[in-house]
Amino acid sequence: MSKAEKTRQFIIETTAPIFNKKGYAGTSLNDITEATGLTKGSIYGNFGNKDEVALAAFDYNYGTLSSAVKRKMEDKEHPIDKLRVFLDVFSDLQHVTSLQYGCPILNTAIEADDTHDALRRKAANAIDNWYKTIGGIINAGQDSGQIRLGVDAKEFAGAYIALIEGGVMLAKVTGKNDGLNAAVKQGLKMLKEITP
Amino acid sequence: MSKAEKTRQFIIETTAPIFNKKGYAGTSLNDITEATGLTKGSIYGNFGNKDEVALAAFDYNYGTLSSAVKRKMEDKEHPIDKLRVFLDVFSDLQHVTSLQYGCPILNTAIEADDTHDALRRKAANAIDNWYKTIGGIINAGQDSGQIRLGVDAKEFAGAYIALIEGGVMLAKVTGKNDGLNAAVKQGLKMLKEITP
DNA sequence: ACAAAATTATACCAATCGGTATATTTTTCC
DNA sequence: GGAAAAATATACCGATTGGTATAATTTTGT
Repeated sequence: MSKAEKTRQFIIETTAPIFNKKGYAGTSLNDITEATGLTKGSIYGNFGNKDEVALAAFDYNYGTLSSAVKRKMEDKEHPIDKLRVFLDVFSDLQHVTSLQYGCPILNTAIEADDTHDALRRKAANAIDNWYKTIGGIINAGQDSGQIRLGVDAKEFAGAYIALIEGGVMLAKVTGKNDGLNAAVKQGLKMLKEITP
Repeated sequence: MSKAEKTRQFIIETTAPIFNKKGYAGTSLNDITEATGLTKGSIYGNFGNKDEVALAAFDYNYGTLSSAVKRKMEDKEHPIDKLRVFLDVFSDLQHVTSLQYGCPILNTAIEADDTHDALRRKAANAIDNWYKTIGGIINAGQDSGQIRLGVDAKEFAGAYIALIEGGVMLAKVTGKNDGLNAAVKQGLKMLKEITP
């Protein structure tokens, strides 16, 4: 990795939590130079503009989150256990670094949906991947007889994701975990209902 | 209503959708003067600062939404039907004016949770009212024997709200209603489960 | 080690930010 | 109708915004 690539990576890693906390519009170039200790010249030597930094920061935040999920899933054999990993990770908000300032998918989706199409598409893509992961697990589980055949994977995924992200919102805005816990409990119930 | 009060109300009503669309940080004084056709002097004659406009705009957005819910609820007799109103209103996102740019509670919660405490508190308060409304309906339903006694009102409310708000996020970021519909369908299932 | 290339820092740009003092106009109330 | 009060417009403020041209420095490959 060249020096420039290291610097680029350093900028992404140090600004990623800032973008997740303050949002795209709320994060200034000054926030970026201050956090990195670099100057504007250096930032713009590695990125074309603020958008590029924000886009890369989202990719980093999302990447960190999805690898945390993936890692925890590797241990699991049973598809229900794999699906439960999402509940485990998100119910532990405060202790997952990439969820420190809320879920980057949720935060980006809400800020960008009507204002920043490039960011919106990235968030939509993350959601799409989430759908596919859940869909894959359910289909495999149905083949192995570990998940009921009547289950509509896409429908399950939509409700499951909505429940989790809504729960994150409740936890962040109230500062308490009651709402998120209730959502997680309902998620567990959903898992029970798809077992044969 | 004096002229000034009318102007104040006019400013709130015309900027409310802008704040809901662009967020607090994303809405500038110029956006406000441009939309209203008024000058800065006039804006600052009616509000102390940008914060006050944003706070009033949130109140207006939330007020509009909650009275739409309230109005649709008045027709209903059965507590389950009352609870279903939330699903009805939110599944009709595109045709509810106050949900045109997403749910103001969700949008404000996500933007403000780590950055703007006054706005965050307003969103948290809206959530609290939502909890109370659901709780009231459930308790009354339990008294009249129309809702199962075993149901934990707070727990139900948390999951129900999370499901709905998560569904809104899915609809807004993907531009399609599949995810929201799946969430609504799961909400209907939740309603069935609390009937005796 | 050294020249070429790439990276980083300095210094600047116009535009916009939120906000204000003051002048002008419009309401309000007698 | 006319004076007092209130609301609105004009013109400005310093600070900050994202961005850039250029100079100084550091990496890189030979």
